[in-house]
Amino acid sequence: MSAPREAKKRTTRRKKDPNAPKRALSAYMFFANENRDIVRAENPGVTFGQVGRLLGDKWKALTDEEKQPYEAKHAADKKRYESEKELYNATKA
DNA sequence: ACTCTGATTGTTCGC
DNA sequence: GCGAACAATCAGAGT
Repeated sequence: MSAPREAKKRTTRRKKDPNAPKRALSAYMFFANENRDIVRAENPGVTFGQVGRLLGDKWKALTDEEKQPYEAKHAADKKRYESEKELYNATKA
């Protein structure tokens, strides 16, 4: 536990920081980017309800090796975020 | 010092 | 256009 996102109305949050250093995308984001093509291609007709859940299920189905390409993407994106962070504390200060 | 929560990221789909 | 499940995540804030 640590993040009980049960009824946490999380949707299009808002920025509270001065320059809002938006975080980096998650591995899931990259994964979804490629999966949306595959999953939907393999499951023609499945709506967000199905694909969405199926996607997450498959996501974990992958192993660290599978996630590697996605994690790598996230790592690259994270660096991008670092730039924001830098400018953030640089501007905010 | 340690912990936690909040904020954020992108997809799909329908209305 | 937005909201909502799906998952990750990271950093700052609070205790």
